[in-house]
Amino acid sequence: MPTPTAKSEATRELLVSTALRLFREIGYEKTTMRTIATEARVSTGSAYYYFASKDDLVHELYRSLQEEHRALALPLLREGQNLGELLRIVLNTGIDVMEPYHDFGSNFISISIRPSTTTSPFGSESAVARARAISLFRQAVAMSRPQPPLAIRDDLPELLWYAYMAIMLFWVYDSSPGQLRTRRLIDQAAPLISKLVILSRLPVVRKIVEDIVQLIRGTRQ
Amino acid sequence: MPTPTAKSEATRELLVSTALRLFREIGYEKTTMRTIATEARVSTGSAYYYFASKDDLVHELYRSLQEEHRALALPLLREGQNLGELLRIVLNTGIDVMEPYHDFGSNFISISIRPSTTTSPFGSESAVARARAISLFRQAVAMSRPQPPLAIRDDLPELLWYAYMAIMLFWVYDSSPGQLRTRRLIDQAAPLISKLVILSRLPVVRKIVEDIVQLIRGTRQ
DNA sequence: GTGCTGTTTTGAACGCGTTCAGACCGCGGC
DNA sequence: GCCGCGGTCTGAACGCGTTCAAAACAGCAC
Repeated sequence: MPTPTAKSEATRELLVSTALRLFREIGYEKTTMRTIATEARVSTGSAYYYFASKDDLVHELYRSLQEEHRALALPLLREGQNLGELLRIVLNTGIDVMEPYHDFGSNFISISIRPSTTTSPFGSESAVARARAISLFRQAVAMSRPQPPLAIRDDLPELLWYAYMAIMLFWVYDSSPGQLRTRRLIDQAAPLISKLVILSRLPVVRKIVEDIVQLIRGTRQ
Repeated sequence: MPTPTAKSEATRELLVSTALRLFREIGYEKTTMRTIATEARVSTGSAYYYFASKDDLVHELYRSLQEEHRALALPLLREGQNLGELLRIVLNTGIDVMEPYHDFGSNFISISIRPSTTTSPFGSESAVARARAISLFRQAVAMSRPQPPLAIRDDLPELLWYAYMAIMLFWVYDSSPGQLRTRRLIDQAAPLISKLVILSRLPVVRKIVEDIVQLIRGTRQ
C-alpha cells in the first residue's frame, strides 16, 4: 500500500459504501465484484487494486458494524448499573446494527471464520478489531456495580465476547420473525451470566473458576 | 433421487472416496470438481448428478468422519469410568479422525457453518448427523460413574457436543506442531467439565443450572 | 513544452463451480 | 428383432472471483 492520496481514498470509500449498500440490498451472492465496480463507476480491476478479495470487503463490513455497535452502545451504558443490565444493552445493540444484514448472516459468519491468514475474527489480522470489540465489554465490566470479583475481572471481557459470538451464531440461524428468539435469548442470558459471575465468589466455585481462567489464558498462547 | 442401483451406488462411492482422498492429499481449494470427476473417470456433469455441490461432498466427509469417530471411540469407553475420563477419550478420538484434514480445517468449519438450507451442522438437513454425534456423548454420559445429577442428565450430551464444537474451532486455528495445544486443552478441559457437572448438585448452583438448562431448551424451539 | 517515476485504472483472460440440453444405456413389453 | 422410458452420463457454456500486462494519469524536474 502506497501513501494514500485524497483521490484514492475517495475511490476506496466509494467502493466500500457501494459494496455495503449492495450487500444490504441484494445480499451477498448477488453482489458481484463486477456489480460493485460498475456501480462505483470503476473497472473490476480497480476494485481489486483496493481490496484483495471479496472477503476483504466483508471484513470491511465487519469493521464498520463494529464501530457502529460501539457508537450505539457506549452512550447507553451508565456507571453503576449491574452487569446483567449492561450486558443486555451491549448484546442487544450488537444485534441492532447487524439486523439489516441478517439475510446473509450465515455467509458473514462463514467468511469471518475462514481463511488461514487474514480476515478471520480469530486470526491475527483482525486481532486489532477483536481487541476493540472486547474493549466494549471491558467498558461494561468496568462500569458495573457491584464490581465482579477481582479473580476474573481481567478475563471476563474476553469471556463475554465469546458468549457474544455464540449468540451471534444463534442469531444467524434464527429465522423467527424479527429474530425475536435471539432477543429473548439475550434477555434471559444476560442476567444469568451476571449471576454466574457473582456465584464465582463462592469458595467451592472459586477453585474451579480459577482453573477455567487458567485454561482460557492457556489458549491465548 | 431415484432408486439406487448397484452401478450408480458404485459410481457414487467412487466419487466420494476420490473426493475425500484428494481433500486429504492436496487440500480443499486445489481439489476441483473437474479433478475429482477426472480421477473417478467420469465427467464433471456426472459428479453433479450425484452431488448437488462441492460443499455437498464436504458434508459427505463430515458424515464419514463422524462414523469413523464413533467406531474409534465407542470401543474405548468402559462402563464405570468417570465422566472426565470418558470425555477425554471422546474428544481425543474426535481430533484423531480429523487429523489428516487439519490443513483445510478452516474451510471445513466455514463450509459446515454455511448455507441457509443444507449441509450445516446447525441446519435441519444435518439434524440426523448431529443427533448421531450427540448420541456419542449420550453414551459417555450413560456409562459414567457416578452418574451426573438427574436435573441435567438429559441435556448434558447436547451441552458436551457444544463444548466439542468449541474445541474443534480451537483445533482449526491451532497451528502448534501436531496440534499439541488442542490435546493439552482437552486434557485440562475434560476433568474440569466433569467437576462442573458435580458442582451442579450444590443447592446454590443448582438453581442457576436449572435456569441454564431452561435457556438451552428454549433455544431448541 | 519533454521526460521520468510512481500511482491508479483498465479490460481481456484464466480457472473454477455449476447448469443444462441432449446423448446414451439397459431393460421390460411387444 | 424394435420401441419406449427412466435412469445415467456428457461436455459445452455461463457467470463469477481473481490476475495481470499494459495503458493512462499525476506530479515533479528540467
